[in-house]
Amino acid sequence: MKRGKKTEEAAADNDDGTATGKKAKKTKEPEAPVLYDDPPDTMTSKDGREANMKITSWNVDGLRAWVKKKGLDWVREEAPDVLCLQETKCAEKDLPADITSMPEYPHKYWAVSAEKEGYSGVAMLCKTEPLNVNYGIGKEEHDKEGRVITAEFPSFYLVTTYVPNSGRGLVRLDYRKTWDVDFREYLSELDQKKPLVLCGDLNVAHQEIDLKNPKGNKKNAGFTPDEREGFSELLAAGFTDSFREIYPEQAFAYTFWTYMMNSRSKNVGWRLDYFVLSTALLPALCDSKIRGKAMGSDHCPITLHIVV
Amino acid sequence: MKRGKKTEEAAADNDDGTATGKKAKKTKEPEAPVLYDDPPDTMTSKDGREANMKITSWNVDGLRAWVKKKGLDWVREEAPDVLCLQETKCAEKDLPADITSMPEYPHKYWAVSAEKEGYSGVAMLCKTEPLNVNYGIGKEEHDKEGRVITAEFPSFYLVTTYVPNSGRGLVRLDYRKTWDVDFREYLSELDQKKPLVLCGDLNVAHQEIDLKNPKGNKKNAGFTPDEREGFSELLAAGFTDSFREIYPEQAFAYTFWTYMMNSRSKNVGWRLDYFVLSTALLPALCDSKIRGKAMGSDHCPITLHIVV
DNA sequence: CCTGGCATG
DNA sequence: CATGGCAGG
Repeated sequence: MKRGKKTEEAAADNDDGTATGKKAKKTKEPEAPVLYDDPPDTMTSKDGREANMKITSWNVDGLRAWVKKKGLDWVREEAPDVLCLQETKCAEKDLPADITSMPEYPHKYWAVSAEKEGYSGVAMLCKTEPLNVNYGIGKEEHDKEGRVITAEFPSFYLVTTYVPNSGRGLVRLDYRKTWDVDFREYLSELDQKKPLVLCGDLNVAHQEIDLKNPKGNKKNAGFTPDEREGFSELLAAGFTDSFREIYPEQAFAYTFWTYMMNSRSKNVGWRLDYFVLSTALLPALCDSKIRGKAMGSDHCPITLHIVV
Repeated sequence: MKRGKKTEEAAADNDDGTATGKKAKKTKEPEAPVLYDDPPDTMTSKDGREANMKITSWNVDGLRAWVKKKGLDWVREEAPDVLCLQETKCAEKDLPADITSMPEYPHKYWAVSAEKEGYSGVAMLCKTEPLNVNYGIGKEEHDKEGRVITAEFPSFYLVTTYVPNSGRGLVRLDYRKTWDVDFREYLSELDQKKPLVLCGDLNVAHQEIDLKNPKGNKKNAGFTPDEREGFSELLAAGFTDSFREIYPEQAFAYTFWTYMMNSRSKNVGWRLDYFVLSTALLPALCDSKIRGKAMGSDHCPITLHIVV
């Protein structure tokens, strides 16, 4: 046997890797899963100002299926000022009327993959019209897959992204590394003009605390040293992981669970979705939430409260 | 406009072609659909012998989906001695345990497409073991798609087939014509040894009475002059369409309805599934039934009662 | 284990 | 408008 089948699956599916362990016991005890309960929203900043902007980000894993699964009902409950979606996998002409006609969000922006139909794609829906909106990061090689929308608001930029997955067997890790460099550069330049909020599926769990099974996943997409360092370098460039800022020790807080092996019910997950803030916006931060109960995708939504 | 869109759809989907008519009215009146109610089974032959063999044939359009839709429950009710299935679209290793473990049919035979996975495929399940079983018709070019199983019983051969569809735009009509010739030759040779029963999806509606909209479908797969003549020539070679033999004037009796446009609820269908008998077996024929209420596929099952 | 696309019917 | 296979995750 060249390679254990379980290992293949772990590599393939961002599995927890438990069964891969060399000294795995015959009888695996079904430990009670440690769940995470997001605490109530804090609506004021440290310096006592009231939050006046609510942003939600959700990797919907196929917008059409997500709409069918009543994702928009949850959105209407949550009622964010801006809704950012990733992995829409939908050409503009195929968008369900349920979402294109949503009166709560008169300003809607769609980025789609130019080459592959039904692949990647991000969206931004706004209650108020941004001053400017643009697509991509200004580099040909990165702007063909509908991965970035940037909206300019009076006091900040909002960037939403779906970062390229490094793939099974890390087939696309090299590309990912160039993306990480170029994307960081894009953000740094933007940040020099106005502070920014970056949100979306960054396709990396930063530290061991950010996924259930760090040990088994060091060679898997989303937890390789390269990807983790990429994120560290982003933070070093003057940005902050808002959730970790507020909850520095909170374990078991994930935003993604593979559909396989009942991972979600066992809370075998990854924190892949983030609100990353320019340092200048830290005083404006009120709360960074994980809406772990919202169903409709293999990711859950996250919500940010800020003062703008 | 080169070609009306409706025409494309009719060509594509074996539609009724009504909307294609040049003098189609603006307001299409929703005529009450003429349904067909299969009369009670006749269990004796003309010469007064009791039926002692029951054969059911069903194009299941994907065996796995059909099993999920409880097709086997219907089979257990019907309880034929032999069950013939077409379009199984399933490799032997992927067969659901529900069917492979069925104790009622200890003798099971599977023919699958050698090239394309999940394409074509026929099966035969028998309560009693045939004397011999073989696959294909003995011609390389026709035997790669899992389309024929022949079982030898003491007094007759049972052949089940899934005849090649001529395809949208009749892209495969030429191939179909060579198939028709070679398959007829195969059956004629078999017939010289022992009489035979041929059953399955012959992918042709023989006469205008055999489909709802003959006018609109003369250029569509399943009702071209070539395919119809192919069937006529088969009958001329010494075989009989058992259903038409017993019910010579019965219209609206179909075995297939496209999933599109609610065809089944409107009984806009085609008779594509047949029991064709060697002339020598005509005295043994008791009844040839269409089980139009059985759901689980875009075809319904048909059942033959004979004396063997 | 899910998505969306595709070929096929 | 269904099926199954496929790439992608």
